[in-house]
Amino acid sequence: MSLQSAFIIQQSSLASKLSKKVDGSLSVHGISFTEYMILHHLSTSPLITMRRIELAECVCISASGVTRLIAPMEKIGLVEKESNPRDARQSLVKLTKAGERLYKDASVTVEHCADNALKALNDVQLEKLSALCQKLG
Amino acid sequence: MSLQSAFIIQQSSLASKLSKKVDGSLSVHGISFTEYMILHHLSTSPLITMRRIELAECVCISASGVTRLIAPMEKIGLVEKESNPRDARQSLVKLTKAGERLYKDASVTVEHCADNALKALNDVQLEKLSALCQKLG
DNA sequence: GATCTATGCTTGATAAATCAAGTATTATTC
DNA sequence: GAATAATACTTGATTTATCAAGCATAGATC
Repeated sequence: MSLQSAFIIQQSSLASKLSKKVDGSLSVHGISFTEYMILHHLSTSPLITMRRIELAECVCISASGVTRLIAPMEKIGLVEKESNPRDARQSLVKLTKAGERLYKDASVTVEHCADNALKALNDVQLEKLSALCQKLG
Repeated sequence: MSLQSAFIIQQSSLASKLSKKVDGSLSVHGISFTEYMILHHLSTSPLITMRRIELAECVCISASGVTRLIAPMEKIGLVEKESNPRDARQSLVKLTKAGERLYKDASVTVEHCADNALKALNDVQLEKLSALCQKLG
C-alpha cells in the first residue's frame, strides 16, 4: 500500500474521531459542529452576512444542506434572513446578536476541546502540521 | 483564535473534501468509502475475519452502523457470516473471494485518487504529515 | 447453581445529509 | 426584446448514520 493510500485511511479515522469529540463537546450549547461552522464563517465574514451558496462551499455541504441547517437556526434566532435588492434569487444569512454571543461561548468550548485533542503536539509541530494540510486545501 | 481551534476547522474542511473525492472515485465499483474501509480492515486482518464490534471501532462507526452496512455487502457476496463456537453472541464477518477481488480493484482506484489528491506534497512531506497525524491518533 | 451484570448484536425511531427535480429570478444570445 | 441558458434556492424522496431499547448469551457473584 502506498504512502498516499495509507494516509487517506489514517486521515479518515483521525477526522472521525476529532469531529466526534468536538461535536460532543458542543452539545452543551445545543448546536452541532456543522452549525458551529456556520456561525464561524458568518462571524468572520466582513458583514457577518453570507449567501447560502457561499456557506455551502465553506462548510463543505450541499445547498440543500444549508437550507435544512439554517431553518432551525433561524427559528431560534441565531441567524436571520436578509434579501439582496440587487438579486431577488438570493437569500442572505446574517448573524444575529444572539448568534454572535453563542458563537463566542461555543468557541471557548471548542478551544478547550481542541487543546485537549491536540495536546500530543506542541505549537511548533502543530504549525508544521497545519502548514502541510494547507498545501492540500 | 488559537492554533488548536484553527487547526480543527482546517482539518474538518480538508477531511470533507478528501473523503468526498475518494467516495466519488469508488462509485465505479459500487461501494462507498465506508464499505471500502470495511474491506480494508478485513483484508488486513490475520484471518480475514473480524467481529462486528472490532469493525465498528476500526471504521469509527457504531455497532448498529456495522449491522446496517454489512447486510447489503453480505447480500452481494462481498462478506459472509461466521459464528464463533466459543461465544454464541458473536457474529463474525469474513471476507469472501469476491470481496477480496473487489478490494484489490478498488484499492487501485483509491491509489490513483490519493495520488491525485495529495500531489501537492512530496513523499518526505507526506511522511512528516503522516507522522504528526499518528501522534494524534 | 440462581441471580445479576456485562457483552454482542439487532431493530425502530430519528437526524443529517444527499440527489434530482422544480420554481423563481437574472444574464445572455440571437 | 423574446427565447434560452444559468444561477440561487427549496422540496420530496432516499441514504446513511445515530441513539435508545431490546434480546440472547456469557461471565461474575453470592
